[in-house]
Amino acid sequence: MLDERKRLVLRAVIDSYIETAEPVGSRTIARKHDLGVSPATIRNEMADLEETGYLQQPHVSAGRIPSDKGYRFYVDALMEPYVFTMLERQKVQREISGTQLSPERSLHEASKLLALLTQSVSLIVAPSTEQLVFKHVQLAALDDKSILVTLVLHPGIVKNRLIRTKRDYSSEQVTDVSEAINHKLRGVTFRDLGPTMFTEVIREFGEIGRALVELILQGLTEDREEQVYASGTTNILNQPEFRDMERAIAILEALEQKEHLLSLLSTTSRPKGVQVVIGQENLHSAMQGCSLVSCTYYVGSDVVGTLGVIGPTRMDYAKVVAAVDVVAHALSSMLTEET
Amino acid sequence: MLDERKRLVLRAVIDSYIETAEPVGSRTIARKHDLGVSPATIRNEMADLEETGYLQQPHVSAGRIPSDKGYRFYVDALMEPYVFTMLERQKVQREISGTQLSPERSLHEASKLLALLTQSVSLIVAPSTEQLVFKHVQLAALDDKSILVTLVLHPGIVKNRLIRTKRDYSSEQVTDVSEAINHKLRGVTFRDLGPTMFTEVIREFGEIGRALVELILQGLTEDREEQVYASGTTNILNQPEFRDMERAIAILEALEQKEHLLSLLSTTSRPKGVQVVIGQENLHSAMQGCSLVSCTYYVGSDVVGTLGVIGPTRMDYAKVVAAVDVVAHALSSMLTEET
DNA sequence: TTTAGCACTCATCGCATCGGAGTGCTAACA
DNA sequence: TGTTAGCACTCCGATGCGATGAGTGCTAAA
Repeated sequence: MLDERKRLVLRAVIDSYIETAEPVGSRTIARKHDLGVSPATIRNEMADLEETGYLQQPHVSAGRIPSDKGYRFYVDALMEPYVFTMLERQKVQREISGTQLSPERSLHEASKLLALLTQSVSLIVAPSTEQLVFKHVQLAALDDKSILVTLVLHPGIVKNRLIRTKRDYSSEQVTDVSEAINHKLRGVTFRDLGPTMFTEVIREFGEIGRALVELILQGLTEDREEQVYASGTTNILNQPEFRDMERAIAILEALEQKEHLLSLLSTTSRPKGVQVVIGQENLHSAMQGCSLVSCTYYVGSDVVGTLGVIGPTRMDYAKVVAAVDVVAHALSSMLTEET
Repeated sequence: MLDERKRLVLRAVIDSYIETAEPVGSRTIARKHDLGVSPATIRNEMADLEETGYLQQPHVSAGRIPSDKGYRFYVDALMEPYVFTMLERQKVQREISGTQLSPERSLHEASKLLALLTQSVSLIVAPSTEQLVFKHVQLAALDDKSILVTLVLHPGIVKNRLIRTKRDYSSEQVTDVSEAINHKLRGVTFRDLGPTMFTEVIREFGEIGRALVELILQGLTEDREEQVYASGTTNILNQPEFRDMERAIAILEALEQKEHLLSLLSTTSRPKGVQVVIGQENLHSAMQGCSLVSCTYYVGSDVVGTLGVIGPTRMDYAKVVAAVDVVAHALSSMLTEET
């Protein structure tokens, strides 16, 4: 592996590059970080680091910039973790839990806050309906043509679907069945929903029961698009790497493809804790030169969604990782407390 | 006013500038639009047009570009209206009315479609709750702490609010009052809602009635932010006038301020038909060099919202005006049919 | 092993040059 | 009187070039 001094040099290079976005030379490092050796020595080390693939050179007479491999090592082993003060944490918590916001609004706020903290693009995937626990299920016949399905899911998320149907059952029937279904479903998640419920309801209410249960299922299938909140997309334009219009357009367009983002974030959602995907490692082609820092969030002890930050590979990983972590925690505890 | 030939020249200049985004010279016009006169004559006319303020010159040896006044005249009197074919209209109608979409989804689709048609930023202000007719009002007690308020408004728009309250009335009471209120409100708009209803409900149900009515009113006060749909924001970056990063950032940030957009669009909503606001005439400072084309849309014969397009002053007004008109009509008829 | 010195490489900047597009003016023309 | 050809003039933008300077790799000495 890398000896101590190489690590110091690598860290210095990356720290400096993250800060300035300029290729960094041996002289700069010798001056700023006091390693007690001369620029020439550092040059040698940097040449080695380049050979082993941690650094690279835009052109022969420029300084070095980190490679993806360099960033990887930096994130995994080198960087100095950023810690938010207790005060800042509390502030985040307060902003998100805010004054009686609906969970959806809270997600939105969280997303905006994360964008603000990181000066990057933040993404939040809303809790997937499938993983949430039913709190209340209700069908109501509005008139001869339409039935309103209302689902209230555990942390206070409300879903509706207004369904058109030539109704051939009475308003009272609908209410009754609704009541029964509500009792069956309360406290269950969609995923855990075995065929038992179906058969029970059908046994009790016959064809109507079946029809209405199917309406509820319809109410659950939701359009993927609305599940991603993105904030701070313009922040990315302030990054020097996107001064070039072509790239800026490419990435902004990629960010509008919410399905892409969704798949990006949901495939990442397996492991615990904050995850970092760097550069080419995984991302969409338009996201050349970007990294993704993501983390899952919870209701109780169940993973229900993912949030993350997208920025240039040259992002302040320490700070972004910390911010993602803090916001994920705040969001989780907000959703969890919200009984 | 302007004589015939001046009009022709002005139109030629603006048409050409809209197409190419380059200052246009006398030679170009003489060549492209066959006016039967020499460049020199056109030069004279253009000099006159500049003097009267319809054209301007970026610098002395460049061609002319239209001034705001020029655009104004062009829009009001000069441009050749663009007409969509019946087929295109029907396509728009189909896309919007689509397969059983909720009205909110339809608005979203409409917005995306408008952005696509105009290659600009499109905005849609969602129907303001106040103007819509109640179709169904419902309160439901979920548990000891929360009451769910559900409003269904005329074209099938559903609003919810989950309200936390230490409840001191029974589930049945809530349902009863809810039922009564529903009867009172059905077919009424929020605006027409006199104090009569209050007093009646209170007379009948006393304090509980009052409390619940107030919950409904709470359910109506909605956060402004979510009322604007914007689409195609990145389109604007393809316009040559926004090749400059500073301006691009400025306008994108302005477009993220949804409240601003809202005020922009709602103040415009008075007159009938398509409205065009050009350049400096009205817009936000970051919108220097932009125009807004907007139009109201309807449910039945009631104005319920506004939609519009923002683009550079050098936009294809004919096409944009036509597109806004078509989409507004399609949207209106979709919302109206949706009984 | 470290470091000072040095030759070498390139990107960047400023500057001058030049071509071309377009104008306004004048004078001739219908 | 209105139109047009001709022409001098302006000024943007592209091109080329040399100077500058940051940074390197290599070599030789400590």
